[in-house]
Amino acid sequence: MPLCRLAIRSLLHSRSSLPKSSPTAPSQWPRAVQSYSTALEEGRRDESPPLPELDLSKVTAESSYLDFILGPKDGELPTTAPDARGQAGPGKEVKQRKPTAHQSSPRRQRLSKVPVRALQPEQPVKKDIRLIKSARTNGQSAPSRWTARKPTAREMQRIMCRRSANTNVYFARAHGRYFRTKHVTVRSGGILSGGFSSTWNTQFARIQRYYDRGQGEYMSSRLAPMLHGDAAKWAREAIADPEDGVPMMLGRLAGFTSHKRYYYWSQIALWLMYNEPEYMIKFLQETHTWPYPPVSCIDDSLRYLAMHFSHQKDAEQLQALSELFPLLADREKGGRLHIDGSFFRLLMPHCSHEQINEMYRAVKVHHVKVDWNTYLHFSTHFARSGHFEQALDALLEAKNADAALDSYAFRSNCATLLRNSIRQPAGLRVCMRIVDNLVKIGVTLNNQLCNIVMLNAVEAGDLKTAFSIYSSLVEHGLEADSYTYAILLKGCKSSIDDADTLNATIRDAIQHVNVTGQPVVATEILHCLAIHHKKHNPERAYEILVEAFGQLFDTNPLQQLGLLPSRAPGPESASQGTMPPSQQSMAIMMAMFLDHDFSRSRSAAHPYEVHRQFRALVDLNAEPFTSMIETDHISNCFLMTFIKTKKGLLYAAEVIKDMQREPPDSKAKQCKPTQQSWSIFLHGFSRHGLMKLAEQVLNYMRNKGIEPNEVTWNTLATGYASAQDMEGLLDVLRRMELDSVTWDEWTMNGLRKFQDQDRLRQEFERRRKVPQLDFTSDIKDSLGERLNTFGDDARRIEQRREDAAQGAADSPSDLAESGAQSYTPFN
DNA sequence: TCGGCTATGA
Repeated sequence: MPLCRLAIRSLLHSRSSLPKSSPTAPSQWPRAVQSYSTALEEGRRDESPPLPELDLSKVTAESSYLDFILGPKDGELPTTAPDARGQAGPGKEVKQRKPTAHQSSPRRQRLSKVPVRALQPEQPVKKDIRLIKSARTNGQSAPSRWTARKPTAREMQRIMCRRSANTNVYFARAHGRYFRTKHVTVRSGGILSGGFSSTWNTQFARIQRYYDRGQGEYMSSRLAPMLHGDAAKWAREAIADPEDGVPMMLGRLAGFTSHKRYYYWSQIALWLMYNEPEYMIKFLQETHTWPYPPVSCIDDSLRYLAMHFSHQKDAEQLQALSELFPLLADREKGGRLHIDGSFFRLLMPHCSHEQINEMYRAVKVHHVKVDWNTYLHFSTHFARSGHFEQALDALLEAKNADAALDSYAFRSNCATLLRNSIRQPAGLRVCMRIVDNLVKIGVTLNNQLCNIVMLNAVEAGDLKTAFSIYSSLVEHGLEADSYTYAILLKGCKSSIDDADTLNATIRDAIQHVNVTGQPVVATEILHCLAIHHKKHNPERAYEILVEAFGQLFDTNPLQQLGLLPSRAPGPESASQGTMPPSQQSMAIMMAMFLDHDFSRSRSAAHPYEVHRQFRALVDLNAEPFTSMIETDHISNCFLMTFIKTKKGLLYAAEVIKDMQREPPDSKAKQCKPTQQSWSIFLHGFSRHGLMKLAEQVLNYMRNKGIEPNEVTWNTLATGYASAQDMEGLLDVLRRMELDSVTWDEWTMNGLRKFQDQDRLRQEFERRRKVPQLDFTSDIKDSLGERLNTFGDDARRIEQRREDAAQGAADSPSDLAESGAQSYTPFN
């Protein structure tokens, strides 16, 4: 009984009882979405006025991002920068702040003296950054550094902060405007204040604004920081003098007391970031001495520089930044850096593995505060670059940093790690070891992770393992999904003779997933049937395939192409598939049809007619045909069919021609002939002994920027060998050597086609006596000499190429031989 | 984070 009948029968009986694949249930949503919706509900319960609605339509190029976020009614927010005149003399601020920090007066009094001030003297002092009281109040005097924590939702309402859409950034109201701050600072001891941070934050927000991506758009402008005149002057002076600039600046800074020094440090830093970011790296490096600049300023600066340089696509500076980071992270007792994930995410693509590794080491050694997501970024990098020990290490760090093991991000990382492990030598064993480690950490293997391990096993050719994972997956109550079956079916292809396994797998797939709604699984079934029956049942293979196809997919496209036998549909056609066929399944059917022996059946369309029809449908923008031209698959199928006969070479040339021109009004982009396409085309000429034309094809493909590969070369060599053209054969072998293509099994078999093996051997002997022919000698030494030795040959090759090229233009005799009158395959 | 179609031969 034909294999597909069995399978398809069971499909018919079980279809109604198939479990419907349920749409994504809310419980399966990523955690972030869940917490977001929880937050929304909390927000609703809150009595406080609702946040302004976000209306994308109101965003225009002119309107400021902040105004948009906050709504115009939220305050008389000027769209222009506040008057620089109004900016308070920052020096005064420091003076005012000082007593506040050290007073132990009651809280109320302290609050009133918070040194964030109105800028215009005529305006009443606003309560600019309202202070949050930390939950933890102890009586200790204020320590000298700031700590930060996120405010609660309620606190956020109170201080009128707004959280930006996608970053841990708050908007604090100050100076009558909203400004971006990295965090609302909560000082240890329960004292809260803007103080130093306020100045920094406000000014930093002005330069940072441009890179603040909310709603996926960059803000239209950034604002110059408003700085103390001296600071800007010094910075300018320092830059103007590359030799003594930095020592001069350092000397000036050193002359101040610590408060003032930090103040000027921050002013210079802001100026540099705005005007000379490249210089800022140097500045950070040079000022990294005890007592260190404030941690939060370093955090901000690093983040700003990373964003700036990545926006400028300045890889060099990004690398410099990555080398600066380990230095800055080492602060002894100067507080730990707190870096968010975006810093590393922006840097990593431009850094070498060593640089990334150094950053990772710095994070670990100097206890830089990072989110567990950051560890996952590192882990992903290590996994992709094949450093599995480190990848696992980073994964472990993430876990220690309280990563949720069942979160999407964590699992995704495990998946990357597992999937990439197969690219290692002995990949499957590496993969299994990683599985062991993950389980030890406490990760539970879910469906997806099992699928990946199965896929790895399949790719390693270990079907036994793949199937045993499958059965234990079922035993453990996990549900095999469409991926699982697609992977298993892919495995079946490597032992396609095993009809029992194939049959059982198809049956299982039909039973457990709705194959009529899963194009990939359906395509895999189709492909398995195609390979199996082509081998074991060649006469009826196409017929069987048509039947299977009809039960899975909509057969209209097949009819449009003229691929269906004209006989009336049988009684079984009651169970027609309705899925629009995928390009892959169409390609399978078309390849199968084209592979069919047509000499017997008169009713079937000629491959050339199918091709014509196909192109016509493409021109009509009919799917799935149109999107099929975006890859070379189907064109290559046609090519392979056409080159079988000498006459078909004309058709093949037509295919190549079609591939090189863009069809009119097509929605899809035509794929140009690839290395593979050209190789097939070349094979067409070489197999029919038309070596001159084959050489032409080689010329043409190279002119189009496609270089031959070992398949192309072997094809050419086999062609010359079959044509008993020793001269040509040796010539190809020499060109292969120049191209550093090594001989393989195909080359050897090709050479056997040359009948006069003795002569060939003699020729090899003769050439072997030339010492430079020795392949094993040091390439560096021999290459130049080899080129000299083959100078004559190289010249002959050139001559031959020219001949071939000329042949294209003015020797139609070869072309006439293939039946062409006006032979212009190339554009 | 996981899955589908194409090339050289006896």
